[in-house]
Amino acid sequence: MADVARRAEVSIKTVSRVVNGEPGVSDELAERVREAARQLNYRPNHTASVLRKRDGRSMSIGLIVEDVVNPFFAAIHRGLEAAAMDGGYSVLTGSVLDSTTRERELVETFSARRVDGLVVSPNDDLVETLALERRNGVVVVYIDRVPGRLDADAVVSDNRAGARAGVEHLLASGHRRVAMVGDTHTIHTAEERFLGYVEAHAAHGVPLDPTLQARDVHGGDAATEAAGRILDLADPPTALFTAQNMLTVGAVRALRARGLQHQVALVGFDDFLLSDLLDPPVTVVAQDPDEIGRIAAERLMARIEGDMSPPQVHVVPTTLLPRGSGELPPPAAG
Amino acid sequence: MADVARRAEVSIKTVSRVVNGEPGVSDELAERVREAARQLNYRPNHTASVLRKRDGRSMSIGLIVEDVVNPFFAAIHRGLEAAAMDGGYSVLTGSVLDSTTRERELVETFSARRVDGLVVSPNDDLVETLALERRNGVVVVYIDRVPGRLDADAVVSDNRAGARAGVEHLLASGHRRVAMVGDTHTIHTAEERFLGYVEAHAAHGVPLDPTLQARDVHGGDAATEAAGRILDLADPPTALFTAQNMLTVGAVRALRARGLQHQVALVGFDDFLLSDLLDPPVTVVAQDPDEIGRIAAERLMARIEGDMSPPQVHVVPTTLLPRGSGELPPPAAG
DNA sequence: ATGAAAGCGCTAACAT
DNA sequence: ATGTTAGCGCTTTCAT
Repeated sequence: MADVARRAEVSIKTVSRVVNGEPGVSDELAERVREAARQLNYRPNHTASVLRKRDGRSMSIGLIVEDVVNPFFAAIHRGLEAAAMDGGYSVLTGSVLDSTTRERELVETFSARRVDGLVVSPNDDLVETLALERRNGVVVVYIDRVPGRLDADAVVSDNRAGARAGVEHLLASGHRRVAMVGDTHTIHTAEERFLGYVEAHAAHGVPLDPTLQARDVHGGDAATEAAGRILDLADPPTALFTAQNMLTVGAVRALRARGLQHQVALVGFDDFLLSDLLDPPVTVVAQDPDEIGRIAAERLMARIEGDMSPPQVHVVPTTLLPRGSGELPPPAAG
Repeated sequence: MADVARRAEVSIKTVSRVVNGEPGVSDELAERVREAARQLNYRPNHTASVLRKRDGRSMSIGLIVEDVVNPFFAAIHRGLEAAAMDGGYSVLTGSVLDSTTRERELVETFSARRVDGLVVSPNDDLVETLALERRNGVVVVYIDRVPGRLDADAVVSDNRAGARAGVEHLLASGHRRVAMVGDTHTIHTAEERFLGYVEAHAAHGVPLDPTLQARDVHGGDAATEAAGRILDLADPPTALFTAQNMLTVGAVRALRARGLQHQVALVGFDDFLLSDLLDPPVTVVAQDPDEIGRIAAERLMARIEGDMSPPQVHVVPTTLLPRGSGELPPPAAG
C-alpha cells in the first residue's frame, strides 16, 4: 500500500480510502491511485486489515465435517459455501475422518486463524472444546446433530419424523417384521431415527422385535454384514429400514448377495446418487443437505453480526421418495 | 499475548518464545507462562504472526474446483486436505459452478487472504489471471487440466492412455461401431480422452464415424439426450464410450429408457459410487482422485518451500475395471 | 536467560 | 479533501 501511495504521490490513507471505497477522495486522485495499484499489481492485504479494524472480523468461517467425500456433507458444503460467499465470507474446510485428535486440531487451527464462526457436527466431547473457543468470541452452529445441552443454534433434518414416515410406509403396506440397521447410538441423529422407527411401530400397534434391530453399525461393510445376519435369521424380516446412506448401500449389497432384492422391501434414510437406477430403484427418505448448509451459514452470519436471540434448533423437513424397493409387498400371509 | 505476559509477570517476548517453542527460557518462567495462557484461554493469533514474520507465509492454500459435490473433486479435496494438514497447511475451498466471474472472485479473495498457493483446474482465461497473482509470489498447481503454456506444475490422470485402453477393450472384443460422448472440447482433459478414442481406432484399423461422436456435451441431462440421439440412428453403435462420470450416468439413463442396457456395451471414464451395483454393472476406467489431490498438495508445498525446478506434468495412471457393461459382445455379425 | 523497541500492512482517530 | 500519528498482535533486532 505504501508503494502505491508513493507511486501515486498521495498519502497512504488516501490509498486506503480508494481501496475501500470510502468517500472523500477527488476523482482525480482516485484515478491516480487506481492506476498505480494496477501498475504495481497491488492486492489488498485482507489479514492486515482485519488485524487493525475495530471489530476485527476476519470474514471467514470454518466447516468441520466427518468426511467431505460423503455426498451428504459435500452438499452441505456447497450450500454453506454459496450462502457464505453471498455474505462476503470465505470458507475453511476440514474432514475429521473419525479422529478425535484431528477434530481438536482443526478447531485449534481455525481458531488461531481467527475464523469468525464454526459450523460443526459435534460429539459431546467437542462441545466442551468449543465452549472455550466461544468464550473468545467464536460463534458456533451445529449441523446434523443436536448436542445434549443446547448452547448454540443447530440445523438438522427432521430425523424422527422422517424415519417414522419411512417405517410407516412399510407398515402401512402390510409389513409386520421390519428390521432396522442404524448408526452408532451415541450419535444424536441415529438415536432420533431409531425413535422414529419405534414410534411408527407404536402407531401401527406392531410389537418391536429386538432381534431385528442392528444398532451401532458404522460404515457400508459393517452394514452388509449386519443386514446379512438379520436376513439369515430363522424368522427373517420382510422389510428393512436403513438409517443412513452408507448403511443403505451396505444393505443393498446384502440383499443382492442373497438374491432377495425383489422379495424384501427396503427404505433408506438419506438419498444417494443413482438410487433411482438400481434394480429395484431404492425408496428413500431424502434429506435436503444443500438447505442445511444454507441455513447454517445464515444463522452463523446473523450471530456473527450480533443476533443475540436464544439458541434454536432449525428443523429441515425430509421427503419420502417411493421408487420401488419400499413398495414391495410382504409375502402373502402363510 | 500482552495479557498473558502481564499475568505471568514476564515480557511479551518471553511469552512469544514459549508459545513458539523457542529456546532460551527457563523452565520456571515457561511454566508460569503456560499457566497464565491456560487461565486466560489464550489462542495465538496466527494471522498477526504471519504479518510480522520474515518470510510471511500464511501456511494456507486455496482449492478452486468446479463443484465440491462432484465425487471426483470431493475426493481430490480429501487427498489434498490430508497431505496439506500433514504439512501444516490449512485449506480454503471454493466451487466455481460454471461461473467465470466467480472463478475470478475466488482467486482475488484467496489472494487477498494471502494464501501461499492455489490448486485450480484452469481454463485458458484463468491462466492469465493467475499469472498476475504468481508475480506476487502465489504458487500455483493445476489439476485435471494442462494449460496451453505450461508455466506451473500440473497433476492429471493419464487421460489419453486411459481412454485408449477403455476403447481398445471394446474394439478387442469385436465392436466396430463405438460411439463417444465427450465433454466440452476446449477442456484439455476432454480433448485428451478424445485423442485416446481416436488412437484406439487407429491401432485396430477401425475407421472413425463422425456421426457416432457427440462432443461438447456438458452434464448428465445433456448426455442422456446426446446418447439417445446416437442410439436412435438408423445405423446405431454397438458400444458407447463416455468420457466423464456425469456423462456415463446420463448414458446409462438413455440405455435404460430404450431397454438397451444389455445389448449395447458401455465403458465410462471415471468411476462412480455404486457403478458396481447397476444392472449390468458398469465397466469404467477409474481415476485416482485421492492421489491427484495428494500429489498436488505435495508439489505445491515443495514449490512454496522454494523448489525452483522446471514445471512438470505429473501423470497419475488409470485402471480399467471390467464389471459387465463393457464386456457385452457385439451382436453376431449379420 | 530476559527484555525494550521498532515495524509488518493496514485502519481509527484526529488533524489540517 | 487530504494527511499524520498511533497501534492491532506479533516477531525481529539488538540490548542487557
